[in-house]
Amino acid sequence: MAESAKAQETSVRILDAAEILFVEHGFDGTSMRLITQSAAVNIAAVNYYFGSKDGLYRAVFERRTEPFAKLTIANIDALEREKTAPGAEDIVDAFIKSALQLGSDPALGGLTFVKLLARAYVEPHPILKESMPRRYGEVVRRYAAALQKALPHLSETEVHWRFHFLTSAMFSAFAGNNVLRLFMEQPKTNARDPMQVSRMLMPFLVAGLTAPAAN
Amino acid sequence: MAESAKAQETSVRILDAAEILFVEHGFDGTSMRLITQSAAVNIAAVNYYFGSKDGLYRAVFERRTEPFAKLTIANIDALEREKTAPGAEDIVDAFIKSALQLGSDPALGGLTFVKLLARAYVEPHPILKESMPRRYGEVVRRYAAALQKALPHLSETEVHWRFHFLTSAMFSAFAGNNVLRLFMEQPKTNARDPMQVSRMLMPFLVAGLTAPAAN
DNA sequence: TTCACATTCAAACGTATGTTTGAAACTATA
DNA sequence: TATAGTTTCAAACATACGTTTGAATGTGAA
Repeated sequence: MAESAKAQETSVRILDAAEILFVEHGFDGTSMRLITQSAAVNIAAVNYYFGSKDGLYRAVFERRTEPFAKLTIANIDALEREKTAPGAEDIVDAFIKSALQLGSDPALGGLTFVKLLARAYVEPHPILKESMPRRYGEVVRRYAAALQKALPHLSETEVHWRFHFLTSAMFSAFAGNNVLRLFMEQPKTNARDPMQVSRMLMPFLVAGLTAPAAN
Repeated sequence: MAESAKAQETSVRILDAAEILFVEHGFDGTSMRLITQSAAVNIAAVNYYFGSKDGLYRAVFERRTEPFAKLTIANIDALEREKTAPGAEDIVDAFIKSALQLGSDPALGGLTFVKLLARAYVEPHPILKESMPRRYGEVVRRYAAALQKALPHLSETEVHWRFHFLTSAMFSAFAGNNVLRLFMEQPKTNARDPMQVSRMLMPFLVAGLTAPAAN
């Protein structure tokens, strides 16, 4: 057992560097040498602390996963404590607020982790297929259940679909993976301020959720 | 000049195999050997026909880009020919119809190309940064302009944001990159039928677009 | 059939990858 | 200061990567 300050510093530097590089270049596009150079540590340090590149990937997520889950659950808890029958707007607000808190707090991972999550949707790694649902399953269930109560005119299936749309739009917007940037030279939506993003998001998502059922 | 049937067959087999593999494993995660084995061609064939792996990536997109752009433009043209003042619902319908046509027509790339586009949002390759906006800029401008007319109560910026949300949700849904799948063991939204997806999408997107302005 | 060209192929190219090694340097306890 | 355990380091490991080569094969026109 060491846990010396210096040892922690090394493994944390690796995690910080890897988190950023995985966002920028993806898992396969990020080499061990790039990570260790960026973190200013010897290349063997990754295997020493995390066993393998896969192990590092897992560790990068595990560091952020629990705090973010706790945050979102705390927000829905607080909402349901304050209001007996929260509406769709309240629930969206609690959900967006969670992402906003995460994005603005570097201690939780900040925007980097939001982007990493957004990338993980599309670029799945076997390592995440089991660990993420285990921890975030509860989060989804809680918000989906609250939405179902607030939107009794919708079937369970339709509520899940709308929650899916909501999550896609929200993470994509916060992560700055501007879909339009791929299609336009100078998109008008390049504001990076998360508060501005959430201000634009709210009316869109609330209206979308509360819309009449399909058909 | 050869353009023999066999030569075409080889380069097309490579394109078909690469398109699928790039969706599954991304650009960096897909090796030349995997592509050529999957296409049942010699490994040197990729460099012979496309110059390099980058050249192949470009070719995979170039084959699909133009037909899809033509399709979406044709749909907005038809709409504006039929209706003098199309509403948000009409415009969303035309946009979704384009993705639906693309997704259901293997000759246009089918769902595979939809997924490839969805992946390209998050995993940008320098090669796409210039070619995509050049061809899709017009598409975005046309739909954004039509939406602006239909939603005069919204600022230009807000229209662009909402179009961005719309596009994120739509592509994510069609591509089947189920965000909730990363978070739940058995999401209730695993229907893969694009028609069913668009039925769920429509009311959500139309309501979101027509919502009152922020603040 | 001949010939010029297009296409295929097995093999090798140099480089980059993730990982391992074993010794050196450091740290904390006695 | 001596010693045991932790951490760092340069170097090398085997393997995989994208690419190139040069000969073999196939193809269509003269």
